[in-house]
Amino acid sequence: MTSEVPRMPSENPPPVGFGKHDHKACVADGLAAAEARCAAQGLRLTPVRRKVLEILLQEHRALGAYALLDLLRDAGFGSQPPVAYRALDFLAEHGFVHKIERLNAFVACAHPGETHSPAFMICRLCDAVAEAHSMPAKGALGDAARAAGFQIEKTVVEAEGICPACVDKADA
Amino acid sequence: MTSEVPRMPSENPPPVGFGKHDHKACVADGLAAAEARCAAQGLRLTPVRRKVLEILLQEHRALGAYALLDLLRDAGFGSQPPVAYRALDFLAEHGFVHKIERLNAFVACAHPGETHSPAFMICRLCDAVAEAHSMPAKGALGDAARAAGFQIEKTVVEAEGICPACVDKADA
DNA sequence: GATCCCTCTGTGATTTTATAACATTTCTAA
DNA sequence: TTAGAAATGTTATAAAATCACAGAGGGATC
Repeated sequence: MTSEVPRMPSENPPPVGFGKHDHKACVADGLAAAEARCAAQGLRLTPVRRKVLEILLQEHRALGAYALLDLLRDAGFGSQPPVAYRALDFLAEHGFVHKIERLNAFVACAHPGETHSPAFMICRLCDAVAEAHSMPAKGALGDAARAAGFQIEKTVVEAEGICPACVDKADA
Repeated sequence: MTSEVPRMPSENPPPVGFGKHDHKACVADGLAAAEARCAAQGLRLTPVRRKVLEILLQEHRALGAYALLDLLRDAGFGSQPPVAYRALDFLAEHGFVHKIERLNAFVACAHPGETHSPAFMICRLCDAVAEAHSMPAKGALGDAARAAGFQIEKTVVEAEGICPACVDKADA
């Protein structure tokens, strides 16, 4: 079976990236940045990959691979798990999307183009996700790694808590 | 079916927490700390829970719930997933073990007793895991959270890279 | 010390997430 | 234009986690 609620774009949980933004622009910018970089680096932004990125940019929230798959099927692409996972692997490998380990879900990168170590804030009430930067090598972790002789290649930094909107709701 | 290789204690992948330590003491200390704190706080360190903690202390590496389950069965406990997950939930809730999100696996806490925000270094070659401290509220993430009005409750900080032992092997 | 209630445990079934394996197509470069 | 590599489609399966419900145990209270 596939998931029950194919989920219309932006229907259910709340938007992502606390705070307003020009959503149309962020979809267009994200796609443009990906296209530019793929062209520059000889990467192949194939139709499935492009569609997956577009969906994640459009939805603007963390989406599980199977929810994504439903949307892919609606768009006429293959609907078996590897279709989604392979596209996500490609996009994640090149930094166009990030995996939120805590949620087993994926979000479009909010800072396309820049090389960065992302950090995420995840609302435990509404599942909204916002991307920030982290500087893993700077703090206590970096010190510990240097002291131990551990070579950091990649970091996962995810904060769980309550987003501004839900804080406000709770106060009301 | 259950997993194929029941895995004898400390057989397969390498030890954890880069560097030497008095392993017998760390098992005893971990259990003692847990018992003390459960007594102090009126928590019930039941046989299953105690066994799970003991196994994780003994193994001294990140163990998946199903690997743990095999060891639990060997020890005469129930062998259905909820048995392991419930014990792990209890232990994690009270800080006696930590979940490594990146690996979908669990490790005994290396700093029992202290309240802390753990950070982990995970070797991608040998899966060894070491626990350090992080100070999530201090760095870039804390700044971003304050700026956004996000209330951090818990953080996941996991660095993937190469541990000292594997670096040495690679140099050889 | 019987009873109630709440927590914990055991078990079967199911859901959710992810990967393996392999045939086929598509792209690219020689 | 053709060989090789990369990407896709599909079937099947593995791995991780949860649901639901029945029963057992442990403390409080009367």
